[in-house]
Amino acid sequence: MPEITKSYEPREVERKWYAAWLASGAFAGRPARGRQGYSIVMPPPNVTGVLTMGHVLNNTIQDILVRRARLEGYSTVWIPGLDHAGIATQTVVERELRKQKKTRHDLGREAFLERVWAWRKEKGGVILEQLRRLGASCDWDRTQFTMDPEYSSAVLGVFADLFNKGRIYRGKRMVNWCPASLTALSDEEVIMKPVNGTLYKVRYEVVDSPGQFIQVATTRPETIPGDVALAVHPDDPRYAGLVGRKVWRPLVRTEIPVVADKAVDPAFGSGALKITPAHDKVDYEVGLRHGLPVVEVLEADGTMNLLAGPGLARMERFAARKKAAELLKASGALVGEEAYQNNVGYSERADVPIEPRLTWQWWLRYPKVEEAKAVVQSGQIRFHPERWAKVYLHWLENIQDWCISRQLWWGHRIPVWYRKGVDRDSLTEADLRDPQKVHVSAAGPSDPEDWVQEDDVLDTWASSWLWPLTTLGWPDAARMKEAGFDYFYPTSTLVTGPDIIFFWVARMIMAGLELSRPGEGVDRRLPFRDVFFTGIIRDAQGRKMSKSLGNSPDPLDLMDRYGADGLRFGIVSIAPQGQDIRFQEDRIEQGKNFCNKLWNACRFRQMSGPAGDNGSPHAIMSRIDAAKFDADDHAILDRLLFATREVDRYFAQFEFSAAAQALYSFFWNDFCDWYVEVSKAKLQAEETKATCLAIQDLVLRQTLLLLHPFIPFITEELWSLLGYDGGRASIMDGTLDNASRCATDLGILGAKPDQALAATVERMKSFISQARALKAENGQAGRRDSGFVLIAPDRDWQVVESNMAKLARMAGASQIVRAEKAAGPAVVTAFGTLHLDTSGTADPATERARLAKELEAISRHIASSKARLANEAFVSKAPAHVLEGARRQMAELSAKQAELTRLLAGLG
RNA sequence: GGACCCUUAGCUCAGUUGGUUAGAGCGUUUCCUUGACAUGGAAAAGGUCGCUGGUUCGAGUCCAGUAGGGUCCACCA
Repeated sequence: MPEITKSYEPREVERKWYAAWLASGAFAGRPARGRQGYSIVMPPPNVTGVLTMGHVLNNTIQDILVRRARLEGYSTVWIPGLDHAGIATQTVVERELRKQKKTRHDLGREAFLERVWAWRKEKGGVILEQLRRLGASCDWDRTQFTMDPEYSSAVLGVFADLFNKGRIYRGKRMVNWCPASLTALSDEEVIMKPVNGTLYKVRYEVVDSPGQFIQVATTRPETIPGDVALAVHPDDPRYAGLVGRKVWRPLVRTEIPVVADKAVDPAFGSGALKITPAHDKVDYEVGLRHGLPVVEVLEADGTMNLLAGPGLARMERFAARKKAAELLKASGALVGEEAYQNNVGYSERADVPIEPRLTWQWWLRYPKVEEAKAVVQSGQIRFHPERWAKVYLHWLENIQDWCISRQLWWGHRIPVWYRKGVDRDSLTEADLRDPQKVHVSAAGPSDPEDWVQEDDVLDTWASSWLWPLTTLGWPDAARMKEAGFDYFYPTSTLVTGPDIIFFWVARMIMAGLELSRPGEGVDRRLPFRDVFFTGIIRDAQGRKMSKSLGNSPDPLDLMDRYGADGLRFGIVSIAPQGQDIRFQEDRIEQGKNFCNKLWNACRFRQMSGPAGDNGSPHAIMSRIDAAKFDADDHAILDRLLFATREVDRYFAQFEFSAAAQALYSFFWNDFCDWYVEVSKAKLQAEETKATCLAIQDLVLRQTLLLLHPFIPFITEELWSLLGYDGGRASIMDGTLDNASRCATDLGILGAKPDQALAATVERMKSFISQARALKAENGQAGRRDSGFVLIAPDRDWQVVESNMAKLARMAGASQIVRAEKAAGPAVVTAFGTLHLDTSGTADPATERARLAKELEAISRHIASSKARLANEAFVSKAPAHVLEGARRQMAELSAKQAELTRLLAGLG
């Protein structure tokens, strides 16, 4: 067996094992008869993406779930992939083109798409390579891309299916238009931002009553040339006589009517509203109700057109706003302006204000909305933390049809063909469903020369909503069989961020319910059973991490410096369920330090004695002689079972950081700080050595299994170095038993931890702690040969005596002797009064102060204890165990108080 | 306007159905290179749990209110 080095060097270990895992096919997900399946689909990162801390957290958690399930005996699969990310990717390639002073139109659709594919091949998807570095145990052979031929065919097939079901239609409506990307966006892709602007007060002169004006307020004076009316509330007495009359539009001067509409809030401003149906959603609806014309004054790219009048035409919209204000001022129509903050919708991707714009688009009436609500309400799909269910349900309650078409080239081109010569914009709903005029299918028409295909592509989310289905081969029967659809669907757990509940989670649920297994029970059609929402990672100041702020650390750099395991352990341990995470690099360092601690504890084991048969837990147990157990042996096994049970529970509750911390504290405090230290004395004695080593092996073996999901590389390396593989290749072939199974196994061996004996270890720990403190206060902290005198009753002395070697070593004492009385600095311990031999060097004043301080604390505690016990209500109402505990504590405190008083008196 | 979250040690955070003296990591102070580990060990200082009231024998924990910070949804020009 190779010797374990002094410090852990992750780099080579990580590289070696990841290659070995890939070579052995350890991550391959295969249906296995007689075993339960466990499946996760990775939220596909954008093909343009690079690894961020968010990805690290998200994918580490998925890996933890999959690796744990694997150790628990499930047949697991974790399916990775990439999202083609329509706008994001197209933007990247267009930016490259712009450097060559070209636009996509210079290339044409086909050449441009070739260009995008070339980019994808050359630079896309680096993130998947980066995830390998992190240790992600994905089944890479199953990697999917949303533009793969099979995937595309599924997407188009679903479009045709939903079209045939009447759920998809084409309609001219107000949409969120992005003047930078030149496409429609869904409501979810619009971010409302408060913007400091100006509220302009403009007066419109009444045509038949010169000198009389109606004043309106607007933030967008450049749209005045598109005004087709003014509107007032029908019950507003101020304007009662004006409804039906005409006013002069102050820019591109013409007569427009005054209409009455309940959409107007009479309490806001002057109570009159300008109506610009082409450029405002509410105005459009008012226009429809009153049969008003639509006058577009803005082009798709956000510039003014000729209808805006000679003063504004061809200007960019924000410049036009200023110009319009100047023109109004010059004509006297502008009667005031004030600073004003209002909320403006911004394009999520391009970060420019969107324009409401009337265009033809494809829409989806969401399927299975009610069922999607029901499965979450009933708990058939469980959200963790649960509160996100409320957000989800609220969105579904108010759901609007989904605009699924995008005026882009990169994406799934909508599988609709119009018969040549047919004017698509004059098609009625009935025409749309007439196969003579419109063809809809994934394969396309058999006589393509007679048809013209729709130009638009689908919203990216209209492909990724099929992810859990299509990654498992759906809808192709042969591919489903190969991918194990029957076995792995529904998938087990989805791990994602709450920011895409609407974009992705809700839509996947609806898609799964509608498409997966029509006619079967709900629980067969769900895409997943649990959804775990991670927090958002913020910087130390609490800001979101973003490229533009440059406040996001590079995960690859962190892995270089702390190891992938250190990064994984660190990030998980600071990510409590449901809260945003404030990133602090020292926590990653802590992860690295923990790995080093684990490494060195195993090194100590290796140096302490030859390896016995470590091939299986039973082999290790057969080396244990339970008859030779002392309290520490009982205690460490008891703590091991406790930690195992805690981790079991935390996993059931999706509390990964709590699980990591439980393991951290068990391993560092219970095992390293105590058991390893007491082992040093036990290993000196031949009769206890073999059992002690076997217990170490048992604990380390189980600890490695428990930790493997969090820190896979180092646990694999140590598993191999210490020979726990029993001739098998990998820790992944090991079995992680749950706590009750472990307890049973120990019981069979006659090594069931004795709780009472384990409890004496707690007393020994505090005894040692007090002894060390006593030394530190008397300037002996560094000494290994202090002398102690203990005044103890027989029962307690027996405990000390039978653990003497360990206790003396731990206390740094040459000896602890028993006496009837003693002098010198002292402390009242659970085993009696312990005096430190200072050979008269101690300062009585310091000693007196210390004892007095302790006595005061004890007395305060006694007072509150006493008050409680004197309270009749407490005595009669508190449960028995609480009462019992309080009384026992009172007795202990009183004894200690008496002893402290005695010691103080002895000092004079 | 509606919904949700947070406020506990200098910092970042745990604290599970209410129950003995509220914890961790980092930071700080003092000490220690003893044969697993200085990426380490030992000891110590440090908190009226945002505030006010209520329920209870008992509240960091439950309820009501309030202040501050944050997120999402909907938006009136």
